[in-house]
Amino acid sequence: MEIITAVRGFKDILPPETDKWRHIEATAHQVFRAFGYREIRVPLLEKTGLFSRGIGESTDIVEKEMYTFIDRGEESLTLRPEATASIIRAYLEHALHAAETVTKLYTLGPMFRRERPQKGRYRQFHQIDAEILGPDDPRTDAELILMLMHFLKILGLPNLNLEINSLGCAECRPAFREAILSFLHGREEELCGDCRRRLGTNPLRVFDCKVETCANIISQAPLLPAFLCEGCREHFEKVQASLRLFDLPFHQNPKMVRGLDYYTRTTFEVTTEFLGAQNAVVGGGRYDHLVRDLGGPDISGIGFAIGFERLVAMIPEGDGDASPDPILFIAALGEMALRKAFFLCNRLRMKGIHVEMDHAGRSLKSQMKRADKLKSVYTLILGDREIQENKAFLRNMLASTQEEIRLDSMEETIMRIER
RNA sequence: GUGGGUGUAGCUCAGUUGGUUAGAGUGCCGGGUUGUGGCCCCGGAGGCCGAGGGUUCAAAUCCCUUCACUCACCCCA
Repeated sequence: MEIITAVRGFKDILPPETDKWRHIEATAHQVFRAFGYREIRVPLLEKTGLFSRGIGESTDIVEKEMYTFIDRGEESLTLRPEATASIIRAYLEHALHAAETVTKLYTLGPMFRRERPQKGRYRQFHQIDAEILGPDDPRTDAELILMLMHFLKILGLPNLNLEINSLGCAECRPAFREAILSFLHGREEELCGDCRRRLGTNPLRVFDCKVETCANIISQAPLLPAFLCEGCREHFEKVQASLRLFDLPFHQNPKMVRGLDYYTRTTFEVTTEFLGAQNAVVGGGRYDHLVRDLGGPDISGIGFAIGFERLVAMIPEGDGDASPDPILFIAALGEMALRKAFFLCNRLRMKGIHVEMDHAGRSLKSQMKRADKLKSVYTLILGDREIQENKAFLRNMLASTQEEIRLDSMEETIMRIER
């Protein structure tokens, strides 16, 4: 019979990989809490409308990459492709905005997009997501970015680039959009097929094109900063000024546009050369009207999403939780010894000590081999013979020495050794 | 959705111009010591050569289909 395999694009995360995951999660909890964020856990499944309204009808995510299905022939539901929309939904549904003027939330967990899998990108992937809802002053932006970079630094990630930009607001962005359109007008023939399509959907994304001719053309185009209104320019300046207070290198990248419709003003991205084509580790930005667009008051927000798998891929091997090597392995010889060993082994475990044994009644040699393989610090050698005499041998596996110990005080001896 | 690459033992991979019972390393199990690990030596188990079809006296090898994995594109964290 054939085994049933995981769904395409869905991955098992096995040990010891899970140690890394726990390490990253623990670090996130610790760092984010210090910056005053509280954890929120939102459902993986939402009404489809939440995302089409939040992310934007014409984005690729909504158009072709969502895991959407009709629930019992009634309602269209979608596995969340990102967390921000859900967080804002919960923020509004529970009227958190009425309870406080600043809400700092984070969450971590799986997201779903129905794309062709490739390196660092699966259909179920994971993100760490943080949002600040309420204030729109530039120090908020700087604080969020600062926390993000601090988090990445603590994880020890190498060669990261922080790029920031301002996309302007409803006042100034349309003018820029028009400028780009008129700049490209008449040159459609020179652009690649994708870019011609982009002209109709999101002309700003021509900046992202990797085709050389497109890149050449767009390099002559006017840039966004020149079109920022006074308010946006000032905001952006202040964000940068706040960042400069810290030892935190960043690059202003006027060509960085983002894929989601809701971003306004500050946007940022953290990239690395380590990950092939999937070079972005984090993306984020300000969304001044998303809360309003989702039916709430006109409250602004800013947030980021970290690609968990990409983080994992960059963390050095062995940089995780302490390895689960046992303190003690009990090698038992004989039926009586096996029974005694089983009892001792589990009693010590209940006291929090990691003890292993083998129940199969193998030779001492093979049990020693197993103890060695498990990297057990000590091995207790316990045969029927020793039980008669109320003793056992405690072997130090590193020093290759062993001593005789009394069996009835064995638990105390082990407890003492363990410290 | 589009294009390229790869599918042989648990894992990493050999396998000549098609030619006997398909190999290595590693891992696993056992032995070399009446009850003592690592190093070393010996033995064993483990493969429908991704699946289906075709060509041929003969297919892991050639052809077609399909599936999976993988890299890239679109897009995105």
